[in-house]
Amino acid sequence: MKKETKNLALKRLSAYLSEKKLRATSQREIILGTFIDMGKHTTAEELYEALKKFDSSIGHATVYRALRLFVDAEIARELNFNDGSVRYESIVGKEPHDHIICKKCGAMVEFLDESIRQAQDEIAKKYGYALKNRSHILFGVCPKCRR
Amino acid sequence: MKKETKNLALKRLSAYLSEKKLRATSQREIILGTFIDMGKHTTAEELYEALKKFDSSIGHATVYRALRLFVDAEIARELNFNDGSVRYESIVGKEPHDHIICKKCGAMVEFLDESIRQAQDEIAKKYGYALKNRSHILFGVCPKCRR
DNA sequence: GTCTCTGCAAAGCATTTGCATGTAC
DNA sequence: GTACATGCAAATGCTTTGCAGAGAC
Repeated sequence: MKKETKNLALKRLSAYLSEKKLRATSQREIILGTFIDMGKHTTAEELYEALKKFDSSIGHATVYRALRLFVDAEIARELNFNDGSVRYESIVGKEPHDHIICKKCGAMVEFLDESIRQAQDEIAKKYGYALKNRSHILFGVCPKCRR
Repeated sequence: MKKETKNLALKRLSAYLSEKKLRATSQREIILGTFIDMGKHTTAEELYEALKKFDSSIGHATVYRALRLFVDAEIARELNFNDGSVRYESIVGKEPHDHIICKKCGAMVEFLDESIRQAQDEIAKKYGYALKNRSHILFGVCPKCRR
């Protein structure tokens, strides 16, 4: 299942690369594979560290450039949890969703609320905007930390 | 009306300062007054530049520290439009609201949707979180830029 | 007088950029 | 062979911090 996600992501990458006449490099494949393996909400720095473990030759800049590429290719999306660095999450084979995060311990829940999505669509329509991304993050204190 | 907002903000600041046994300094007053005057979605850097115009002695760090103070005092809130720096907005005498922003030109509309607020409350309740902040920003292409 | 606040400059991060070299096509 | 991609190191931009002196209470 993780394997399938990875294949799907790689397929999407190569489709995007050939569509845009960009080059398929081993780095891009390796970075994408590692990114998918890591699970979610990854920092460029965290991904760079993970990559170093089995291919120490991949540079800092390449990781940053690859992540931007993945966003353009609609393989990943940016998340900003206001913790100092941008995080990336794979959107391959995933339901759209939002996040609620504990301000104390960082515990996070993903949720999907259809009524919110619809309201967002209506708002965009009302103001004549073509909706591209939705950044919706709730901050609170989780049950454990409330005790 | 702007005057009243400013007075309200200053009052809230001094209440917070005495509650927390912190000191009322002229810098804090000046920074708050200028912040309110500037209107909304201000960067620390922008505020610093504005301040330099009539009091060149206020330092960088003081502006950053003051803005954090205003957030703690519930005079301002942080906004992250993913444009590289944190923005601050006064919440004194204002309805709660969210933003929809044009990815091309930056045009921005504020909106308030009660159904979204309620859905957020329900989600927080469902997962047992005590809701503290809501970060909800939509990105799209505005009517002008779509033409 | 004490303790906090300020201004300055330096430090700290995350991210981007310039450039020479490498490599996909 | 010709772009485009990469790695490196330097640069950039935002924000924080350490510290000595200034100011509030």
